[in-house]
Amino acid sequence: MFSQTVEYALRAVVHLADQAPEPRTTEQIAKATLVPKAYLSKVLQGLCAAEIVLLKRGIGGGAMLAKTPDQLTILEVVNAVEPIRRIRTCPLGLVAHGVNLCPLHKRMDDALATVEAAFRDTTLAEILAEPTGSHPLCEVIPARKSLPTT
Amino acid sequence: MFSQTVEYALRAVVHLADQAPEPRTTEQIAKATLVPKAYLSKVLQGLCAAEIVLLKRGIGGGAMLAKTPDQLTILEVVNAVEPIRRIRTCPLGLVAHGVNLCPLHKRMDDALATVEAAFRDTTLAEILAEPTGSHPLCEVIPARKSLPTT
DNA sequence: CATAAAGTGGATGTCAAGGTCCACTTTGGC
DNA sequence: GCCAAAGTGGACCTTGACATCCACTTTATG
Repeated sequence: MFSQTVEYALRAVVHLADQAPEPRTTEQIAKATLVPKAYLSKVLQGLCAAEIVLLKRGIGGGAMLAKTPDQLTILEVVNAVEPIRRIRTCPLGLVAHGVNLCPLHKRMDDALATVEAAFRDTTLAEILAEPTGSHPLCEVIPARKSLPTT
Repeated sequence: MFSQTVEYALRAVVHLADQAPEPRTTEQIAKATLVPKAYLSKVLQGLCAAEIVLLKRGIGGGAMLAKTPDQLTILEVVNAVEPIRRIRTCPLGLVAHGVNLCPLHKRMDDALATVEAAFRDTTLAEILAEPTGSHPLCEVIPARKSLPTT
């Protein structure tokens, strides 16, 4: 339902939000999010083009969020990578009703709309703040205080 | 978001429901739903394997629904073709929390759950009954009464 | 029982998504 | 100004989704 690339992009962005405003190198993000480094690099380029993240070259460079976590929604990230394609006109191409979707496609689009809305309502900050037992990326929660930075 | 195959399967099933309980040949369905005939044939085989439709060979054969339209939900059709994959365990494969999803994946799964629920709540009969201006498959609504069975 | 109308199964083709590599460029620090 | 740490761009590979084709099987009917 959600592409692998979307999953990767979200992981990366969540990680960046978690570390904000410090920049993180592609390698660091890759390690933390378990995303293949070379591919992550491409994903980050996409996010950079969409002005979700900033990329800086050279020593001390890396990626960082272009906004603060409370100003960035998951929807923006998803749409930057692989936009949610709402059904706006009849997929059969029948011009008959213009924008009037038939009941089938209306329902499919409603489903998309719901997802879109849920994503638009969720900021990165909210994800970080979640009072859940699990830390954002399913990283093991620091068991006793601190543990070696594996 | 929804694969092309899911779209095709739904169109076919809606068409069959619309014509129920008469069988329709692959060719007839293909014409009505604008799905490539050869591919539709494969899709129908999948639906047949999932016992959504019955396929009958030979003269007078074709496809027909295995249930009545009010007993068949879109979810069943979708799941037969390309199951909605809920996120049940951490996509990073970190066993740390077992079934406890982190906030990010929890939200993604919530979105999937919403879609799943919406689809489970919609029967084919409901789609046909919809008091919308548009006929199920965006076919032009019979303008005056009856029109030639193209 | 021959025939034509159907679906079946499998080989094949095409393309985009996901993923990898590497030579190159940029940049901060000594 | 050199070097090492970073990202960049492009070539390339693999796989699965979508799609087509065709020889074959099943079956209703005259």
